[in-house]
Amino acid sequence: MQRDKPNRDRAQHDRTQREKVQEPLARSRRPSAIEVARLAGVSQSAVSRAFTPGASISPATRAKVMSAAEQIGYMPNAIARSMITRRTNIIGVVLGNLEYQFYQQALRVLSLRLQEAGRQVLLFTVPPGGDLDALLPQVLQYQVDGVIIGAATLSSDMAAECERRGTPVVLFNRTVPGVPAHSVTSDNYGGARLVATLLVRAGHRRFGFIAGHRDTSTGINRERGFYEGLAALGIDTAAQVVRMEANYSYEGARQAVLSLLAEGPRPDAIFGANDMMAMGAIDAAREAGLRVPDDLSVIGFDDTPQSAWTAYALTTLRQPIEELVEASVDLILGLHDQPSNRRTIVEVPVLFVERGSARLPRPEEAVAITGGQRSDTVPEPAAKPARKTERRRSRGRKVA
Amino acid sequence: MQRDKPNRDRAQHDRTQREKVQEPLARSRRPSAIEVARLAGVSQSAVSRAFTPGASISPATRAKVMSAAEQIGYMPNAIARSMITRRTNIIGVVLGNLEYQFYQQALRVLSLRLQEAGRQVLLFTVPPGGDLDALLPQVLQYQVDGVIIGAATLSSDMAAECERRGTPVVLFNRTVPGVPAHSVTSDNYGGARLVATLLVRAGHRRFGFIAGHRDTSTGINRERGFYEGLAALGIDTAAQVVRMEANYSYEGARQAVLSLLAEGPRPDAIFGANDMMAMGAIDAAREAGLRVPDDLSVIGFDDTPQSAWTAYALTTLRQPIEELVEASVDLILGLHDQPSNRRTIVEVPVLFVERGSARLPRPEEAVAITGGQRSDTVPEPAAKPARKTERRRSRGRKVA
DNA sequence: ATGAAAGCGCTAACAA
DNA sequence: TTGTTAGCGCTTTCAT
Repeated sequence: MQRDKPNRDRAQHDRTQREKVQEPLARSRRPSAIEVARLAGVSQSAVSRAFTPGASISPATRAKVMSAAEQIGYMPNAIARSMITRRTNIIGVVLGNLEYQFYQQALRVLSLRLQEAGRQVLLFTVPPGGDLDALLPQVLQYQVDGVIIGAATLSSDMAAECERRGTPVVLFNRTVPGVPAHSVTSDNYGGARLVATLLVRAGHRRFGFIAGHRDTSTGINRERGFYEGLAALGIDTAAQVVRMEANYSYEGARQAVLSLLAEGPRPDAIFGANDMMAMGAIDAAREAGLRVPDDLSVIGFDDTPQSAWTAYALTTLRQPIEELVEASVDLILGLHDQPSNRRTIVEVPVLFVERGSARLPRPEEAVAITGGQRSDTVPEPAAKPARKTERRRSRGRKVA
Repeated sequence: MQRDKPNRDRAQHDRTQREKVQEPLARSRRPSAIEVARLAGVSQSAVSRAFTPGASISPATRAKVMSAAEQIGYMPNAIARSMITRRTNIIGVVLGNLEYQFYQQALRVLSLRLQEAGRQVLLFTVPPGGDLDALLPQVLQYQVDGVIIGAATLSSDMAAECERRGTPVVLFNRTVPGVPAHSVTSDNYGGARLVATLLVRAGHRRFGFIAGHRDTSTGINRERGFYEGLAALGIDTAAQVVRMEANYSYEGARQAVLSLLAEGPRPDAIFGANDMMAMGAIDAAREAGLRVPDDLSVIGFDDTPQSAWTAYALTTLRQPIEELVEASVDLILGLHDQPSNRRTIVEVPVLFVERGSARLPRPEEAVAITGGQRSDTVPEPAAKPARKTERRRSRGRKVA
């Protein structure tokens, strides 16, 4: 392309190359406001005003502009606009774990809600084994108006960097102590503790707990809640609880429970730190010839769509995705009434969903245990065939 | 804000509002290249060059710039850069149906691959009952370098509009006749036809087919493939096939099959247009007291993670998500070797995954049916406990 | 190898 | 209400 050849040769050359080389996606110029202005016989700022909702412009002028715009297919350039308004209307969403149902659902709702609020989602995925801190500069380069992070731990350095640049950060479904960022979680501790209480009251005495990772705040709190709930009712957790770890996966949990059942004296209840692991536990139990819940109670956490399927009818704690998302969006858009320099922590209660996979105390008794809070007004997600007799909310709180 | 008040009042008013009203997220100015230049004692263009890989700049200058940049936390503004380079490196990804496993997985892989290619994903979700054509102008305003569409039907008007603006479009997992856009699908027709062949050869004579929507190219081709495959082997599809429709949902399929089994003479095989519906069929069959596959064979389409779970062990056709995504990304980045003004259609073969939910012909016979193509070299997805004895590829083709 | 200058397409402040 | 003007932060000629 550098050489100066006769014109005919050059043309020939270009046409040949075009077939193979990756080129800057040859684009026919997009019309600009100036061209519209010329065609409509107005100034370029008039064009800008025509496309700005509250702007001071006469209907006549706006009409002229709009018709000219339509004629040549003009559409304002959101990128150029953002340069001067200093808002891109883009929210960065950073997720790892996109293979987990919970985050997939969360992303779906997040995208919907942010779009409703007139914002766009710039999606980043932390690759397996990848580093969040390495990704964040990329998202900042795109001048996002805020970042919602639902991925592995954020270093406080990186959070401080965002802070300094004035980009608000919301941690979704996790808390990181000492990091200057807002945070939205569900009441993992309270929910898990409720499970412990209900299981003990129903007469279970030997427990299995399937942990995910040790290093997620979510997992840690569920584990603490469960163990502390058991201990509070006199269970010797060292002797009566077997801890397994399964990386939040169905297959890991299935294998773990399979060997647990093959070995020692079997537990009469298993609590999985998420639904996928609980379902793995159910399948393992059945493969081992046990009936659920007659021989073994199984409870999960999340309430993914599959847990309602009749093959499992999983009793579980529902993470209120809609509420988590709503809180996150409000926070990131600055719609909260906290002074913006304060760190806000929102904790949303979870909902106990009783289906068929666990023996539980009689309803009256259970209600007494949980303080009598019932919430039958909470709407059910669409498809939910399994019987479901009772729901209770964990306490859930909202801290400033 | 329109009224002209004395200055003091205005100021007062503004300060009060700031606490409650959504405001432009007060941001401490982000450092610009000019500031770096001043600090480093070089010109602003030098700063630009320092951050441009192949640029002509001395190591000494670059070092000075870098250290100054680090000092004040400078990071190039990708938005501003894109104004002049005319590439945002952003790919718009438009999806509906984000409640379906298949699209969730697809999005996960898409995001990963595009990031690897140095691109960002701007995600758009078509809201339930929403309109794709209404969404597309939004994505174009952000000057995306290309759009990958895995949502409802695209009007040819809208596609032409993209074409005119020089924004390449790839239809993901769908084809729309007469629309000037690239398209990537799996061999839905061939896969479904293979299912029909195998079921008939194994002796099944009464069939159920669970369709999703009537208006997706994917669904249409699966239905055509299945019916034509049956007809080709002498099945009277009018008399021996019951068609149900379940909107691709577990619960819809479960209900449909439940009433099917309650009513007439029962089928001996059911083919679901996706896995979720097939799993709904399995649960319905079991609720009705039937054994799968002894009393009823069930086959699905997609190979979602759940189909490997032992409770279902679903025999199904795997959509090769990785390949679909790879083809889409290549196309959208212009890495294909077709002339860019030609419409490219890629069709990827699907893989028959035999688990335990269907009675099938003996392997030798089956191989004969499918032309003997085996592909045991194809890697398995991570967790796949269920037995699985045989795999065959649909024919799959690649058309220019 | 470097700096000066000209914009990319737009909004916002200012005059008229 | 309208047009004129000055940038937003950057890349890219064009001189030097």
